[in-house]
Amino acid sequence: MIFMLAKKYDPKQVEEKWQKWWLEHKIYKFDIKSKKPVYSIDVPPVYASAAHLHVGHALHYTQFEFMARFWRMSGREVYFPPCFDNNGLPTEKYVEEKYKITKGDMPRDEFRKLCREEAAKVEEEYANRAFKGLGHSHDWNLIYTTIDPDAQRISQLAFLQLVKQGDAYRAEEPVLWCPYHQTALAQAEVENKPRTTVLNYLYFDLEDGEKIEIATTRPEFLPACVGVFVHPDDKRYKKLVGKNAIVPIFGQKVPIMEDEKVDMEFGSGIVMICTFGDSTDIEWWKEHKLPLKICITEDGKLNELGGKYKGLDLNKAKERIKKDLDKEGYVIKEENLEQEVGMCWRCKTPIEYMIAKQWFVRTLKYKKEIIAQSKKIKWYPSFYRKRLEDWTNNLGWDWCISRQRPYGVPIPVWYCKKCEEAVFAEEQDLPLDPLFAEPKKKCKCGSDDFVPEEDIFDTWMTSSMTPQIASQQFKNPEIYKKIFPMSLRPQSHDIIRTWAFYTILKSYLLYKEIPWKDVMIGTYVLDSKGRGMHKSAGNVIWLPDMLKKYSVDTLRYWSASAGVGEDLPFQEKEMIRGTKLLLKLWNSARFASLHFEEIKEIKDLKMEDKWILSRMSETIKSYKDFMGKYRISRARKELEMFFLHDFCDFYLEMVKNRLYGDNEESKNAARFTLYKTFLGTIKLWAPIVPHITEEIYQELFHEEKSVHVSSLPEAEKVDKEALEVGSLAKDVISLVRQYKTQKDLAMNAELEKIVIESDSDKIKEAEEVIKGTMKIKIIEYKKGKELKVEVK
RNA sequence: GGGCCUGUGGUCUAGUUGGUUAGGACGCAACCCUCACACGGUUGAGAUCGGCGGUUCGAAUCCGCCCGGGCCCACCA
Repeated sequence: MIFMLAKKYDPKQVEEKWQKWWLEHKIYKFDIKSKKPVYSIDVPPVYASAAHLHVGHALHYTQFEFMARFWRMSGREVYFPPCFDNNGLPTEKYVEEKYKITKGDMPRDEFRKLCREEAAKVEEEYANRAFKGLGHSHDWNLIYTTIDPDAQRISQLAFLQLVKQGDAYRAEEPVLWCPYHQTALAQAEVENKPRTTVLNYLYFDLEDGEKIEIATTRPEFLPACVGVFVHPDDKRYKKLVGKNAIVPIFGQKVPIMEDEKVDMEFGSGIVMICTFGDSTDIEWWKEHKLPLKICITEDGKLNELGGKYKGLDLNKAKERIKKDLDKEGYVIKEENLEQEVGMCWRCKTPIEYMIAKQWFVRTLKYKKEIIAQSKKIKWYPSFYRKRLEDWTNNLGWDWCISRQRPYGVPIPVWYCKKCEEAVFAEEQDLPLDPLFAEPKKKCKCGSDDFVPEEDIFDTWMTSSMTPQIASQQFKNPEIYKKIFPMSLRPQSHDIIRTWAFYTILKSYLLYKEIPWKDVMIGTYVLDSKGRGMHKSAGNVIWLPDMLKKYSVDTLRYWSASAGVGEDLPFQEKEMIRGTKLLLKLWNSARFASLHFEEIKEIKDLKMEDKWILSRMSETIKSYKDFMGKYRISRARKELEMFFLHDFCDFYLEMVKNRLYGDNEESKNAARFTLYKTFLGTIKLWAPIVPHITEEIYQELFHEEKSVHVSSLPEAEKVDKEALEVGSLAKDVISLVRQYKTQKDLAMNAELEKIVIESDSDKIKEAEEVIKGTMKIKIIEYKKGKELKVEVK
């Protein structure tokens, strides 16, 4: 029987064909009734703002898609839902930028609608281009988004439970504030970046006419100054303590106090406290019970406390105040200062501190428990667990979960106008938006006059519930029961302190359970010179550009070269290598197809048959071991070495002689081995390059509906003797090839006689295959330490 | 300042329970259009495994110090 494969491989046509076919035939459908053990993936919901896909995005999502395919072919029922994160700040920012508006420019309803519409558009594009276009094996029936009613319900319900058990609370606290987004932020959303700033040395007058010298980087906070501190051991200033200082320009009298947190070495050794210029200010304000003076507005301008500087944004105000200080002789000197400044991780605006009523989830209380939970999870690579532990240990704030933003999951609570008591929504009414609903009962105080909560949840409040949302906690409890905790959380390292942290926290607080068994940290893709890819640097490699030049399988081949948790510079030559590999697969399939035949019984396998089958078994074993540890690049390497350098370079050349010869028994043994080995190879390649393998499988093999629902080959017993002889045969063939190359001969040129010098008699077992492969008539042997070939 | 990762031929890298002629790919050179493949094949050149010490019969692999790259964290105003 002869099978036909086109002479030339046409990836675009093949890829499109199978992508469509997989969807139509629901090849990747999750079957809840299946008896197989489940492998479930807590897929990272894609940000709706990531409209432009670069190769890093593609790799990130393909990296764990390999695992879905691997486990599916390893006898697991794979749960692999596609999902989108269209909730919260990223979407808002995307919409604001696209339409050049800010949240206040339109009614909340309308803005939300716009967000949802834009998100839907991006989702559509992403689904087609990324998930479907890259051949990802999702069950599309399982799709979810983080703004779905079901997601909102899970998020709100979790909140109510946390309130009930005392782990969520509302308090008026200083919070981290983004003046651009005009909302409170969590510590995890603040990034520190270095910058150079100016340290200003100023005079403060004392009541008795004396002067003191203080150093500050933020003179614009003078109106909020409520005190001055010196170190208790600082002899220079001991006499000042208890006196009052007069703030320049603004004129308020503030007490001079002592505190050990003052650094005597820094600046003048005297520091002013403003509520709030930085986080030390907050500590002092609390410890020393100082008055509160907020001098900035929510959008980062000076308020009425700023007097004549009111309405100026902080940078402008700083300039003007400095100028006036200078004019009035308060400035002593300036110094440049390197400092770290906290910025909003989304918009890079320096954060400020505001005071407002916010909702918090307790984290500080549970540090030990979180770390203990993290140890029950397997981290790949393991050292990233330490990052979570360090972060947890260093936490200084409870998790602020309320955001003063319009788009997101609402906080289901109202407040009594009379007594300010919080009244929560009923569980069965969730999800709900308190803006558009009323509490069902009266307040404890008897009043039925309420104000709805206008804030929404931090986006992580919902994202930390993805194991529940993905596995349909309430929509399909049967599934949830079966797959929670999930098998794998793939994610990148930059959100360990958010997504991983909060998910572990919530899972502990709500269920006393780990959310998943494994965490796989994704690869960070750099440009070819090892720099991060940034639009501003102009070094971004866009996915559509690459897909114009190379096939999807090629891109996937490249993606499989990434190590977990490691950086990977994008090298276009890897794409060329991938193209060549696919070509090799195609051409070897064409060769194999010429010789395929149903072989019923094999009496005698030749030495080279046993050798390649043993090498195959070795390869299967290490491939599976590596895949099981998420070491995809190593698995690929093992497979590639086997396929290219044993199977193609040697085995195929070794058996040509037999396949084209007349010895039927020998021919059948070769056909049998070829069939078995090639089928196994195609299957092992299937998770990595699913399109070309499907095409070859469907053309040449007919065991299952699709190669992707077939089973990976099993490793068999390895014939050590065959491995040794095979390796020797390879070496001799290489030496003969070397001779022919040096003599400018073609590889199929005939040789009369060679003498092999070897320390082992085993080489004689390879005589037949060496003769056949290299067209040699006579072989003689000689004892010698080193393997040598002499041509007569 | 603290923590973590990392440094292998021109380039990207495999190899870190110590013992391999240090493996592969891209690039380079020479040869070969052989019945799957010239978008190919064969062969070759090219690495004192960042540096210096130490442990050991033996180190790319373990230890120490130094140098370089990266990431995370940190309230010095």
